[in-house]
Amino acid sequence: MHKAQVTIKDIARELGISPSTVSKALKGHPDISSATKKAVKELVAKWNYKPDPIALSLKGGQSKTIGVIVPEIVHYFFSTVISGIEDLAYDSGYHVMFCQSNESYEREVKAVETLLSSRVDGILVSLCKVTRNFDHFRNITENRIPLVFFDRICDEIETDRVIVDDEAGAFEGVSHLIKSGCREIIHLSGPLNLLIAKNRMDGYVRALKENNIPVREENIVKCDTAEEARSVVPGLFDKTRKPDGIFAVNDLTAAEAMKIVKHKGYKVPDNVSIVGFTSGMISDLTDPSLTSVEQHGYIVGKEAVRLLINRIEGKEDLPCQTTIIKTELVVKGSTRKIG
Amino acid sequence: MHKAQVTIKDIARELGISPSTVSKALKGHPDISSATKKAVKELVAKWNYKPDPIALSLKGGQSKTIGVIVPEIVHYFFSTVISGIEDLAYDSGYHVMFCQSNESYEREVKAVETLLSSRVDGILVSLCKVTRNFDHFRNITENRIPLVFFDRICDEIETDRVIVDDEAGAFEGVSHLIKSGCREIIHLSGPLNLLIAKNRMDGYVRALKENNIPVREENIVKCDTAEEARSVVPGLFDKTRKPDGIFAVNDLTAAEAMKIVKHKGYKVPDNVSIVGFTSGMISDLTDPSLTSVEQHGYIVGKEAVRLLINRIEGKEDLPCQTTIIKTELVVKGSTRKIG
DNA sequence: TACCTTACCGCAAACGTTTGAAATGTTAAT
DNA sequence: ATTAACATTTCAAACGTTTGCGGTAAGGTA
Repeated sequence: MHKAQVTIKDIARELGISPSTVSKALKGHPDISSATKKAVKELVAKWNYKPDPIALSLKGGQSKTIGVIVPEIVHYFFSTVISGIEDLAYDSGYHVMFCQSNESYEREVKAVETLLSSRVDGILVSLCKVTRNFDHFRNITENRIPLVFFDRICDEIETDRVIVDDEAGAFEGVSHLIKSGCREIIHLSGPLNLLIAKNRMDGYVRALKENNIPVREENIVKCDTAEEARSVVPGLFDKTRKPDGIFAVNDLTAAEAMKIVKHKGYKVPDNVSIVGFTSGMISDLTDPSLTSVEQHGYIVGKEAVRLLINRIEGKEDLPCQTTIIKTELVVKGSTRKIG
Repeated sequence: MHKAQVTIKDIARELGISPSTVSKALKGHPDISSATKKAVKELVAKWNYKPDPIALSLKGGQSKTIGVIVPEIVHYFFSTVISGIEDLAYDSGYHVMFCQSNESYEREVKAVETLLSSRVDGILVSLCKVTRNFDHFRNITENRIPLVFFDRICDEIETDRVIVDDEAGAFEGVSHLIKSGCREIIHLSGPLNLLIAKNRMDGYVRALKENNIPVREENIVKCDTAEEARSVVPGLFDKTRKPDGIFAVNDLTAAEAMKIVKHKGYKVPDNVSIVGFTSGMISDLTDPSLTSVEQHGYIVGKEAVRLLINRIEGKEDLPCQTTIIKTELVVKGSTRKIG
């Protein structure tokens, strides 16, 4: 093997035929005699010829690559989504190119540029927390590149979307707290410019209302990281009204809150019950293990890819659609048994 | 914008010049008059022309893409490595294509095929646990594609490598346990066909020996997942000889072991001290937080990319080199204070 | 006038592949 | 013998870009 890659020309030269004959033979074109086809296929197998995807792309105008922008790969939810994306994309003959925005608006913009200049056939995005201007995404749609948002979606741009049923999931989680006896439930919330954060809060509020529990402003606290929990949670237990339940916008925050609560001397779940959101690896690490709302990230990823590829290969212009993935409450040790 | 992408031809047609002139103008070729250069650059800016990377690749024979194969993205260590890979790769003008082997040999082989047929310029690999045949990697080097192993390396193939100083890290972790008073230390080990597992065990053994503590066969147990911990760890405390320390091959196993130990009624760190390996997010979630050996995954990723790109762009054929990243013991709450 | 510079620009080939059209060769029907 | 019909193969253009070389016009020199 002195040469990097075998090309169709090498095959042609060896067989004393033209490159186009080789190409057609490989495609089973009816013009080509079966003798020639056989000879070509044998040599192709022997020399392990593989068509150059770059030349294919140049010709076909498609890169067979999809771009993905996620906030941070280290988060369990996003890594499961990525697994789903990967699996279906590769099975469908597409490659995947990842970019992390690292929760930074500038990096998100740069990621869009990178992906666009890579000529990806479509883009999958989950917004970063601080994004409030969406021009970089309009840039994508103006270039007629299909775009699908998942989880942290943008409702200012008309695209396909895949979301988790955050409102229902939150409702179910908080309802479970209520059924188990909690009456003073704290909600550790995300930034409300993110729809997922708003929807989870809405589910929290609805669960309280449907159970005739007053919704108190001071029980809804912006707190969606472990660091924030360390500065915010201790204060919540210094008032006269003692919380007996916590519903956190994600597992990491819930886990940190649990540690703080325990160190304050409360028993989990007996004095304070806790429900998180995501139900990943983290929920088994806490002690007790964390009751949490499973988001089915793998399915989210697969569905997002399915929509995107449909759009990429779609002949007709369907109206944009939004797929809602059902959540599932996974009850573990951080909430009391319901008698 | 009726057209998907502006090409150099569009620019040329609009300006009434030839495509080659446009190309040269953009490259600052001395043949081109400054007036033409100016006109071209203005229109390029106005129309937001970006050269097509696919055409560039066809011409230049390079895809400016590197492939990465990791066992599982969900593991904190690997996601930090990927962050490092991404950051440096993009800064160096390379794209990144990920494949997960999911700890499956077949998927690892398939990932290599995928990457090779994508004509990546180089490949970064961390082996999956069960791989014992390395022919698919030989395939890479035979095609003259640079290959760099990181963390879970393969010593049967001559390549650049980036490893963590597992032996020294383990030595330091176990020494810390000993200094804090532990004498009966369990090692929860990985599969010994992985060098990292063997090296960590070697560090454990050396620490015991240098402190004149007998090394007992029965104290070294294959156990590197949470599931395995649940079936293995309880048995370790049913003997007459009670362990007072645990050194686990990774944080996940350490965290699960901690839960089990606590539920058996032991205090951590007072009765049993625990040291993990990786020191990621997990180490802050356990209660108490987990003393662990930091692996600096981000640096591992950057270094691996640096070596790979050097090799891709390298004029001369340097001998293969192995970079060793120093570990760092991060002392938290699962071990007793020393002194 | 004849020749040479200089400055600028376009042509064409190349990268690997596909594909409709054209060319070649063969056979059979007129 | 001419031609139609067919089978098989090759040609050439195209995708977007780069680049060595050739070309042209303007001006300068002898």
